[in-house]
Amino acid sequence: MTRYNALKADAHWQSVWDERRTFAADDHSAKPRSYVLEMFPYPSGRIHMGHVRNYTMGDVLARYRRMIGHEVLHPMGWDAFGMPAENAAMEKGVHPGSWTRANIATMKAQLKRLGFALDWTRELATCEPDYYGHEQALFLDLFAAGLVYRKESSVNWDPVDMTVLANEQVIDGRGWRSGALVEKRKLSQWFLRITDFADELLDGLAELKDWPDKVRLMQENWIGRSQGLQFRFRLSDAGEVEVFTTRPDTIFGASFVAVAADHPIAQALAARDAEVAAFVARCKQGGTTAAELETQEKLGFDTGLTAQHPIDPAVRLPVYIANFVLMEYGTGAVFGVPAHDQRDLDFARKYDLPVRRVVSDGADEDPVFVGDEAYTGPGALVNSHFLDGMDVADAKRAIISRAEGEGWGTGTTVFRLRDWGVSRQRYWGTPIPIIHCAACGPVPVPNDQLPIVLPEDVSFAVPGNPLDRHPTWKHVACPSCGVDAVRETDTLDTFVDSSWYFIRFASQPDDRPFDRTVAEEWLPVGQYIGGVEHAILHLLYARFWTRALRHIGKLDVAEPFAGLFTQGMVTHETYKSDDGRWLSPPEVENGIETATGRPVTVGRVEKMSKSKKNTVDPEPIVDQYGADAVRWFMLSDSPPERDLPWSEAGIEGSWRFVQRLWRIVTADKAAEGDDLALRKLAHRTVRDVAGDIEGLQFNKAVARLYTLASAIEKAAPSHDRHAAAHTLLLLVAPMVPHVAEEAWVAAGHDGLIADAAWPTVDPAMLVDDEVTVAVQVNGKLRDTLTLAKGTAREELEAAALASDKVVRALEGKAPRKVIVVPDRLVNIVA
RNA sequence: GCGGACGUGGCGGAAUCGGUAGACGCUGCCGACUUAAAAUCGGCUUCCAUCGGAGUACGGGUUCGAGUCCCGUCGUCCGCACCA
Repeated sequence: MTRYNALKADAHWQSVWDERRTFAADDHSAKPRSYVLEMFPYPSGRIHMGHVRNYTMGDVLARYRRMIGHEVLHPMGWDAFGMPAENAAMEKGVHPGSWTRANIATMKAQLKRLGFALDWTRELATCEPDYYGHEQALFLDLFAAGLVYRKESSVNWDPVDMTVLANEQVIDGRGWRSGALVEKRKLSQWFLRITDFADELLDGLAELKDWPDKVRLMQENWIGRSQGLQFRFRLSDAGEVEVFTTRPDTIFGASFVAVAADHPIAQALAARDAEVAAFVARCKQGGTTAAELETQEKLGFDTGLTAQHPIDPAVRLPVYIANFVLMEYGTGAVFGVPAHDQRDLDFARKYDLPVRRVVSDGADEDPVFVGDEAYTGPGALVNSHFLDGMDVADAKRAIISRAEGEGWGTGTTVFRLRDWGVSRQRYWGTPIPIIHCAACGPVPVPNDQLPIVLPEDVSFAVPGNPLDRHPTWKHVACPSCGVDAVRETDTLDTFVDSSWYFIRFASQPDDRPFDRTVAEEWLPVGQYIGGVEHAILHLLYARFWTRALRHIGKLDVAEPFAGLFTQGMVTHETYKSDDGRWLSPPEVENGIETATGRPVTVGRVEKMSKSKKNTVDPEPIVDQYGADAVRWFMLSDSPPERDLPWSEAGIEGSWRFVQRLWRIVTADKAAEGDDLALRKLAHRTVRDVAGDIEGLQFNKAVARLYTLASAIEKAAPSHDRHAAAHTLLLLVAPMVPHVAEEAWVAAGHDGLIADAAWPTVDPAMLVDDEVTVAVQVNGKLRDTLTLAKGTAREELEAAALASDKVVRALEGKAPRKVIVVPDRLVNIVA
């Protein structure tokens, strides 16, 4: 028996699949369609284990779907714009484009070595003009439809690097690279009107049945719809202040009005009064981290202004500037009802404001509210004029209709979701196709001038945006009036690139972003697989972009991803030397640091990360064990949504199984005779593994395949054994495709196993004629009986009572009651 | 603080409907083959123990029967966060 040579077989079959274009999807196929997609990678340099796990899962599903006769679209590409390329440019002096393209070449070769069934004919990279040019066209379509606008917005500005920083690049208020104190700067930036779609994005979640509940909930909270009343208070200085509340029913319990420190009213007062200015400045101090906010004291500053109650003009509420009111949410101003809101109560107690009960818990109707715990539960309105006696919901409706009738307020829905700011003051991104003209304002670049290509001759040696500094690139004539004008030098957020790549995969004509008819044949993506870290932003933006395209009549698809699966991470033990250095796995052997011979502290199993040195590079592992062993390991043991702990022993176990498969299938010979039990097991396994793969429960499929493999090994030669070995080979083919192809040939088959059909199940083989029945006495298992399936209740009961073990357990007591579940169990209660 | 998920052997985990807990894999141990080793094959591997008993984080409950359902407690992880 020859040992299976994985490396040789890997290379051979990969080139065969390539040459035959086995996995290229046919747009004109009459077969049922399956669009299987994993989140495309950022070309950071090398493939990591997380990629391997992600793409292996999608690959098994894609290959399985092909075997059951689907036309499968399973493409791959590169999310190739982004800051790491610019960082590399600054650190190593390489051009971001060269760096990115070299990484793509490396990673593509690495992916190929894993034998993924990908349609490489549709490969795309977002950093190439033949992708981002079409993105510019789509951006202009949205612009024409009024879904793009420009407004002032503040950014984190690094005054040394002269660059805008993302929030995660600001560490303790300083730029991560320069260490300079970061300033807030107002810049005019482009926004997409995602908030116009807030309602449909929220309501659409309900239809996404094949999404994890967790992700739907996260998006729901992120969109954050609140319904309430927006209304105006008249101020004592003749001005007005507009507030939003979700509890308009409690309006008669109001005892103060509070505005944010950057609210226009506060700003106006601060401009005149140094004391106010000092307070406003104080509000802006302090961090915005969770812990800081939680412990931060509620501070208020009494402006001396008063607000007139909209219904009872005799009531005048003091107006405070308060540090807990956010300008970004609602109207930047609130009214405080201390009896029924905890934060308002804390504030009222601190500044000695009245606390008036307006909702009764049923026990207490006294207008004077005592205690330090606000009542937020249900009840009847009290001390509230015409609202008295109503429940909370009725009172809300009554007050909103009165406000609308009298013209001082309106029922409103407020969202937490903000419009999507897409401007980035960066080089390595999609240029925003707009020209700024002094006379005409912002003018879209005419479609026939697209793509607006990034200039290649840029330098990162000097700080600032290279596009802005470039001597000629931005200077152009206004397309509208012809006078000298300048290009927009901001580029698009890379989340825009990933908001439509799945559409471009489905259809990629040269002259437009996609062909509507072809794209609609494939979309939506049937199964999308990726990390949970994209649960909100990427998935929400892609949903928005798709709906926006539908809105402007470009594509009739509401939701881009019908099914979503978020896979767990690949983890590894961590190791520390006795002097506290992190050690990488190869530096450690049997708990000893090989270099020093000293013992090592084994830490917790954690996500693979460079900082903790617990990463395992897939490439040498593939070199050593072959692609199939790595793929098999990725599917084994851990449920795919949970973390997978990488282990040396585990990969060796997988390698052994690949070898064992090879032996089982190649040593198997045609023979005579039946083995009904094995035949039944094989059919059951076909059915169950199919279900497991469809449900992405690969760990269960793996366990079943081990069981079938062991049963075949133990069985005596027979016709059924021969058939079972053949079945086993087909079942493992989506998971370990290289050894499967090799064994397919060795068994004398023509063609590729990749093109073979999934085995059919004979329903007759799924029924058992014998069953094992559990026999319990008082709920405790005492015996098991093997009986014909469908044995009558009376017979079951009699057989159970006749069991020696039951008789012993009864200790002479008479059964009081006997529960019989046919074909399952008998429970004797004594 | 709010919201959510989870808690099963030495480890990863299985048990789809309330019906035989621990499938399958890893580790470990014993044995076969071998001059020897590797590879491979066979057996054992929840705990305590003599019969037998206990056991799915802990404490209660419902039920003939609970890993699974309900209530409470503890713990771990994730998301959001002064949201009006």
